[in-house]
Amino acid sequence: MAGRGSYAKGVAKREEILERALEVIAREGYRGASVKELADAVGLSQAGLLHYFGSKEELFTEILRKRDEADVVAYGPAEMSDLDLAGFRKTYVDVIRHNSDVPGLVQLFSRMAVDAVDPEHPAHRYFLERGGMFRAAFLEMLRARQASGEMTDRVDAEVLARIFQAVADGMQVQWMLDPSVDMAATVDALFVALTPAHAEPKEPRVDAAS
Amino acid sequence: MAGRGSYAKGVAKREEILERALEVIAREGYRGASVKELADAVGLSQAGLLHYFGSKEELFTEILRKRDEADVVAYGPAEMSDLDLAGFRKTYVDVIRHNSDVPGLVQLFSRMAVDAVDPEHPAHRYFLERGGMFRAAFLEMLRARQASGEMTDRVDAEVLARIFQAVADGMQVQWMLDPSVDMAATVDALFVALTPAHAEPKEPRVDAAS
DNA sequence: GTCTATAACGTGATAGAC
DNA sequence: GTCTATCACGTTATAGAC
Repeated sequence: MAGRGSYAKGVAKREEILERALEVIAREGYRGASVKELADAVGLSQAGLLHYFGSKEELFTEILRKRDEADVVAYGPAEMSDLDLAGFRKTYVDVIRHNSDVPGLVQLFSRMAVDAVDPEHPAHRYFLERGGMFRAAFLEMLRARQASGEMTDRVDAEVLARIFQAVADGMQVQWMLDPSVDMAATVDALFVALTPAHAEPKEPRVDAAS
Repeated sequence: MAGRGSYAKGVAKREEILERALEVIAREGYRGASVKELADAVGLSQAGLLHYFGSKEELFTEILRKRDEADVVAYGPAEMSDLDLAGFRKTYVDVIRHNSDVPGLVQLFSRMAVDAVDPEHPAHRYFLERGGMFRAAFLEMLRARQASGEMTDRVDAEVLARIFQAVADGMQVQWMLDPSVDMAATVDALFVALTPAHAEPKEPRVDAAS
């Protein structure tokens, strides 16, 4: 695992920087943050910080990766493997609800998603892969639930997965624009809206949430 | 209508600039465009362009407004007033399909939407108002269709309207990241997915579209 | 109303000392 | 590995001539 001593230490420092950056952005927000700002926040000079990451864009891409990692740790691989509809749904909505507590990260994510549209952007691959994994996780669950009749089968599961992804991303923007909007409740409502009328007849009706 | 001659002319010139800017961005794309770039494209100096719009941000906000105006002209107030589900749906999906032909505008819109999250941003109000109008148009239609049984009533119409908006915005990002994604088909599928099973039994099933 | 010229600034990146 | 110092650049905005 460890190469030369200095190598392992450098990696550890990188991780430490990313964790600290995550905290800072989550707490203090991301307002088009510059490398300098972030360097100050993590207690390094601008040059010192860029020593570990080749460029600004790569640095912020790594921050997003680290954040995903932290979310997996916090909410478990449950989201990935829980094929029970109620369990999957609850875990997923919990993750989204948690996002309300870290506006800076939501802002960073949304901003980067738009920037990374350029195929040359260092985060381009990250977003392609992340989107693919997001939809793969949903796909598995959706197929099983379509088979059991708990999810509409009027639309192919692949398309439904894209819709879930779009709602998650789109609701983040709506929430940032107007923080009184309840992202989690709206995403939760999507599960209800896609449940066939004959399934789970006890499901309460969802009313306006914002 | 016309005040002093110079005033009316100034307004006319403004409109001309915006129309030209719209063409240029639609055709040549928007890659974080600077005022200078756009000034060159519309045949003015940077200072000349900023003479008509106070600042860069106000300029781009006006471009978005002009674009909405052009869309209303092209697709009519039909979208707003057509309470027939099939008609509304077709018009709306046509607008989205048209977006595939103007990637630069989609990019500008998405970028601005994230920037405008800041309450101080000149486009903040624009996005609040536009979102409100979008949802108001859907709300009217959704309520009518819920009453007629053509749209699920398991979720409140206001929440459904937010979901439609989120899917439109979110699919734009997915499409920009991977242009092989079919935004229009996915949005269209959302209408199908939210149709109760007992309504319109002839509706064909929607398969993977990307 | 439109231009040229430039101010004033912030940025990311790099060179080089330690 | 980390710093200081600085470079080289692009940006928006503005002043002032015409």
